[in-house]
Amino acid sequence: MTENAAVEDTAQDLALADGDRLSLGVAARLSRYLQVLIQARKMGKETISSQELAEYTHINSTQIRRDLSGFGKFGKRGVGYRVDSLVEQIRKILRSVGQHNIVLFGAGNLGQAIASSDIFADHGFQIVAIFDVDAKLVGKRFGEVEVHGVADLERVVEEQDVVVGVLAVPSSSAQDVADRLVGAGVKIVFNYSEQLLRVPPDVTVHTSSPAVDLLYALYFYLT
Amino acid sequence: MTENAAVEDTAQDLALADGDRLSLGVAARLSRYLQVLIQARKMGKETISSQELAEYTHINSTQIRRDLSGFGKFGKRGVGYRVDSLVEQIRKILRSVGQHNIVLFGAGNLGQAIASSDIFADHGFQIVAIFDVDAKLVGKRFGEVEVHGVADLERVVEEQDVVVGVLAVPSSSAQDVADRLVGAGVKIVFNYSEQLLRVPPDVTVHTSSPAVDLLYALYFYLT
DNA sequence: TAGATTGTTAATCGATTAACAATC
DNA sequence: TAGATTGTTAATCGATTAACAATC
Repeated sequence: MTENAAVEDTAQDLALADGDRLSLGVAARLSRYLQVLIQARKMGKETISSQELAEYTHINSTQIRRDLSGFGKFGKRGVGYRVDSLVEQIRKILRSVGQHNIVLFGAGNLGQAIASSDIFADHGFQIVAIFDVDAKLVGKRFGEVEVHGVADLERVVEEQDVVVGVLAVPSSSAQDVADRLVGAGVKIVFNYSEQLLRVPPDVTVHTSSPAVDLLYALYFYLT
Repeated sequence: MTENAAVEDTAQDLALADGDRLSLGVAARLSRYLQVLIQARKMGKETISSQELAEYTHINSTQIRRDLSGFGKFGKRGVGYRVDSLVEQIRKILRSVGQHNIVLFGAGNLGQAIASSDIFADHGFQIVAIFDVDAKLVGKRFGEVEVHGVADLERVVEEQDVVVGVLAVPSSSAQDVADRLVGAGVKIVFNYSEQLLRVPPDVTVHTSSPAVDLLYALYFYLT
């Protein structure tokens, strides 16, 4: 009995423990399931099978069932998973229940496209302000959000408890803007430029790289 | 001798064989090294160590040296890797030497931002045409590229040997445009909308998902 | 020479997959 | 009942890491 219990206490089970972080891989995969689930919910889908999730995420269906069953019995045999409740469960696991305030820097074409879209709002990220150095843009609204002058940055970040800053500026000014965001207290920088950014160790940079994703896809097409 | 040879013929070595595909993981990591290297080259950097690459990619430095040494001895002990030659080596491995023609669908804010940036050109992807359903936009130029009417799509894809289509359109029209691209012969669809796309099995969809990347980064910030 | 960094080994850990009983 | 799909096992494979000799 005791022996069995010990043997069965695998890494999978450890993911359940409150004090433990998910592994990088599990967290990344859960995030992708969530993306598909939220979109499926929008389309009015009520249940989804691990096989369907596999088609959209390119993750093996056994892997998906395994990931999910590590946290509870969310599915119904012969039926699949309820989209609604699975969204909630994964949100709980990823601690992304509720809203997170973010700021957007850069109100050019890219900034406007981001502000006008649902891509962040659908996942619980609310853009509380756009910043731009161009005084002509200050006061304008894109989507629901107003463009502020750079002088407001520190105040907004503090008052609205902003942890994430999104950079939609040219490569040439990306480092300066990142420094400013970090100075204001932002801990996660999402970089849409190509610039390699230097930040303190307690700050995370994520650089968007569509061309890299394409290279990768192309390799498997060519071979 | 024979025994040793067999034992040493590991998965790592197999990556070298001409006929064999890279594993998904290796191809993904090589693509990321390439992204950093190209940017480092732009900044005038001549050599780079595995440690520096690790800082920018969040990939363990031993893993990087291991990945690279599987294909040859590219580095110099005590010095690092020459940025120039490593770019060329990885391009050879990923078979991304030379140019690839791509088309962009959608000339709104996002499409304009993409067309005006270097993000694709820097990695050897040339945007040969932008398409839009809005007749008022046809004939305009963004970056170096002209906006075409949708009627030209099939001809351009065939004449310019286009394999990749980038979708910068609203979710509501994404599936229709994807169908049209696939019909014209495109094999890789890069989807900037949130729409889940259905495509034939020989076509690959890659959906950009900044919010998912943020969720993931935020999880590790919160824990 | 002294310091730095690669290339490689060896050990561990997590991911992947097929298969199938359980059960809706 | 019959069909579908989960939850789980067991086996394999690839990723990860520390450590260090080789060598620039």
